[in-house]
Amino acid sequence: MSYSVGQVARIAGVSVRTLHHYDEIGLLTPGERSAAGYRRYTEPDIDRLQRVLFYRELGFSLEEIAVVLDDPGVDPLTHLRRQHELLRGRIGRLEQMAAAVQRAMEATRMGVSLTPEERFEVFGDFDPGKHAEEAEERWGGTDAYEQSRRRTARYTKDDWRAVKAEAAEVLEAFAAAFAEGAPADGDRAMDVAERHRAHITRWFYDCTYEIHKGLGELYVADPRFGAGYEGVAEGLSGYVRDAVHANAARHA
Amino acid sequence: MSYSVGQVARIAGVSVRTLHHYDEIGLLTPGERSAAGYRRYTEPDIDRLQRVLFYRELGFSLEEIAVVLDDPGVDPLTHLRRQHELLRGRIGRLEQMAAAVQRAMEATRMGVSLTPEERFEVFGDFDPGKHAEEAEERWGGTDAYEQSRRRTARYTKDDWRAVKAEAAEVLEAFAAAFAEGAPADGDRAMDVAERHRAHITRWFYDCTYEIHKGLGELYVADPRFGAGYEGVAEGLSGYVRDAVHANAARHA
DNA sequence: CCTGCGGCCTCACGCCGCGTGAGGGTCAAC
DNA sequence: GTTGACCCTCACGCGGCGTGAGGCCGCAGG
Repeated sequence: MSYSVGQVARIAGVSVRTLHHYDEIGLLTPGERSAAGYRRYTEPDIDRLQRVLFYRELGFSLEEIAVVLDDPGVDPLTHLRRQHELLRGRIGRLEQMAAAVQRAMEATRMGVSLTPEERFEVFGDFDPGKHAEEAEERWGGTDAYEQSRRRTARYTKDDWRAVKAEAAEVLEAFAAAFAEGAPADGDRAMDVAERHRAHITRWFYDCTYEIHKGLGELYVADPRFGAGYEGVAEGLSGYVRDAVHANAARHA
Repeated sequence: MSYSVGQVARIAGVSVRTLHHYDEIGLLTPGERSAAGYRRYTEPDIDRLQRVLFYRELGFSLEEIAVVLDDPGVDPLTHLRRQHELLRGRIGRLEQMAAAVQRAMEATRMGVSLTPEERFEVFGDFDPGKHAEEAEERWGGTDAYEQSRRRTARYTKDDWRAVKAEAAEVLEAFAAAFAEGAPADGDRAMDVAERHRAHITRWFYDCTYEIHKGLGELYVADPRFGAGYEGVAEGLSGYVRDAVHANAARHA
């Protein structure tokens, strides 16, 4: 009623070497050895192996596995429950990813290009769609601020330099389009507006078209915000607002 | 509009070293370098990185990833579709595992102990519950035979030795119980019958209680099958059949 | 202008989880 | 007693990075 390495390997679908390795590091030591020194695995060993492989499949390191398996107070049912939870977690994560991929497919089909951040949201923030939905549902004011604060807190000086450089690029592009008489609701101005939105989304918070329009209003209404534009050319803030609105309408 | 390693690392949630590594092996070479030799990642690079991480997450080796990404005829949408399929596959697998864990929980709660094979079925045969359901639904005759043939085809000589040794143990246990007058519907005989069933399940096919009862009948009806028992003791095959039936009733 | 500091660079060694021999013993079958 | 399938113990190697060491770039502040 005990099994040789080869048999266990075949049953469990692993290599003999793997079993040797687990023996070496003390993760799974066969209960017995034959007179000739052959490893003999007993039922409890098989049981343990199953658990080892399970946790391994879910990405645990062998050391971590040793810890959870040797943790006393190990009621088998507890293990099963834990495994079930872990699986549900992983499934949830993958479903998120699938949803994100689907959104990406739709976006591609519509010809919308994503910002880097949006692309990597596939991998989730552990705090999945829930937060995103909330942020969409609510009027995003304070939430955007919160998000911006969280993100920028971790920026380095180099990041800030990049932010400024990018912002300057956008500003210049607006100024150029304005100076050359490109219409605010033309493709050129709208493209710059889109770059502007991407810039904000990239570095600060998810800037929806709604929020973007709000910002546009702010530039003409509040001199503290509009100064950057008015300082470059008179009437530029109004031009930007119009371009932003046109761009939002284009993507609606 | 290009990013430094550190920025990309932070955006994508990987280490700088990882990006260096991908550059080293040619998996992701930044589109540009600054005058000072600094890596500068462009938008397409970011795009590629996203895909790299995606496939990595799903367990592909970096070399495999290079192959799928450099495969020409690479329409982005095709990638997304492929990713979606892969995700659905993984989700399916995990759901199977979750289901198996749940069954294991029920089994444990009922006090039934599983055979090694049953335990490792968590990891699936790629051909999930479908086959198992069919096998249950149909009258298992030919199906059991098919399963047995598939399994035994891969047995080694050592396995066969183990099979014989185990069968001999069971036979001896039956003979001993019989000789010592243990009743065929008593715990002792029924336990041996259960071991017999486990033996078959372990090495040949899923032996349900129904099938097991059928086998019991076979032992008394067909001398080719009963000979093994009758050769040890006259009337043993009948004893075995009764024990098997009693054991089946016990588990019903 | 120089100094500091954060970020970048290139080696280069190390760790984990095994794969893959090499060299040799064991044991049932013929 | 020979064959062949299986087992053993070293021991080296590989993939995918982590983790310094030692040094260059470049902006800010004094």
